[in-house]
Amino acid sequence: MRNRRVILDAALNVFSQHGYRGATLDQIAAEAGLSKPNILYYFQGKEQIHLTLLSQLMETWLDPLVELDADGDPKSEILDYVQRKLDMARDLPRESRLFAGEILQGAPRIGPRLHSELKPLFDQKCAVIAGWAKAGKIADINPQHLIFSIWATTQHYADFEAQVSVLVGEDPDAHDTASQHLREMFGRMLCVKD
Amino acid sequence: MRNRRVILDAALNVFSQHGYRGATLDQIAAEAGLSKPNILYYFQGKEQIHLTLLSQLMETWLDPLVELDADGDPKSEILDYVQRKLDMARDLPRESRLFAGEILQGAPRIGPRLHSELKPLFDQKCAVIAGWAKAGKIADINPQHLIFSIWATTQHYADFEAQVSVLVGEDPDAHDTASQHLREMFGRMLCVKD
DNA sequence: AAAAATTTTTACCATTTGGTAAATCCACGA
DNA sequence: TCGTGGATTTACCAAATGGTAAAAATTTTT
Repeated sequence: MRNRRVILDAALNVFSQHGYRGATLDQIAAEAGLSKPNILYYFQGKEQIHLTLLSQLMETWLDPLVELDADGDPKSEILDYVQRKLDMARDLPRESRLFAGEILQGAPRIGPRLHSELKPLFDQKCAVIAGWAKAGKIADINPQHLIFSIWATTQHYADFEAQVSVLVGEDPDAHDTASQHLREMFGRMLCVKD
Repeated sequence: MRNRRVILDAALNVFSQHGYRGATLDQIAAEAGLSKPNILYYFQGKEQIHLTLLSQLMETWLDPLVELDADGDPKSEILDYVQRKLDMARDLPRESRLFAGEILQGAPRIGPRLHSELKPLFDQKCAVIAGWAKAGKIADINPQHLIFSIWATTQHYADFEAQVSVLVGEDPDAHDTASQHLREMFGRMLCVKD
């Protein structure tokens, strides 16, 4: 069904902008160009739409981290991961904000999936990074907090866009500037000293 | 009036947890132990309560950056700023989330104050940092994005606490670990090479 | 103690919102 | 052409929600 996708796209607009409770079915319906009951023909209810979006998002969201390859060159693997996350913040800002809003409110709907999907992947990749550190291929940093820092800095550009745009204006190559900055920062972070 | 503070504290709980639209006056009233009309005796409406919170928060929020001293030692000034922001995320997580929620939704209510209060301060401190960089006292980094990175990484621990706690568990000295990590990261970032 | 001012409660109200029932429309095969 | 099944709309509804009017209670002032 094509209308399902239309509805999900409209819902993504509305949910990412107003949050779960702030979004109304009427808004979503208007955005989708459909009537409210027609939307409820395709989805059981508001919560199911939201949950569907979050579920689909989960895969996309984890993908860049999945690609982090234990057998690749440590430093460029991490820097490439940073780049992928930053690109994603640029290309999928609505998704980023939807996710941020959910976590901000205590992950009431996606909490279980953080345990079942995110955590195992996170632990696995932390182990990979810890291995690199132990082998002396990168600096001896805390893998968990390194990943947090990558998430925080990259998603910041999508989630806090309203603030960023006030402070730096509408720079056409803001993305490249940010990319360069993060490359520099995490590059230095990973360099083995001495 | 003492009740004003009670109401604002209750509202901070509710708004930070559910967002503006997700919060109801009934919830705030229950949390404050007052009746709904009684709350509307002290505040003109829901929006005014929210706006009052954001206004008061603005000062607190900008304070750590105000303290960044152009005449101090560059590196320790910045590292101390990171520490102050991180401490604030620990001590005032509700405020951090309230602010994050507002920005996430496009700063519909605090937007003007970002221009009038945050931007001038931001520009001023960017100039200070740029001066340090030009004088060779710290590495030649982009001040704007440095500050963004500091905000993002420190506030991450408050705003995404639901995710962090899933991934690292309930570590009693998680704060110190995070502090150490950020010190390391930004310390390396600022080191003048060669 | 009486009057005045402030605070709190009771009883509402209009609107919004998520959701439903049932009628209607529309393609398409028999 | 008629029927059939999916898609869409019309007309609702009950609950929740932000807010108000006015009375009652309480405190303060005279």
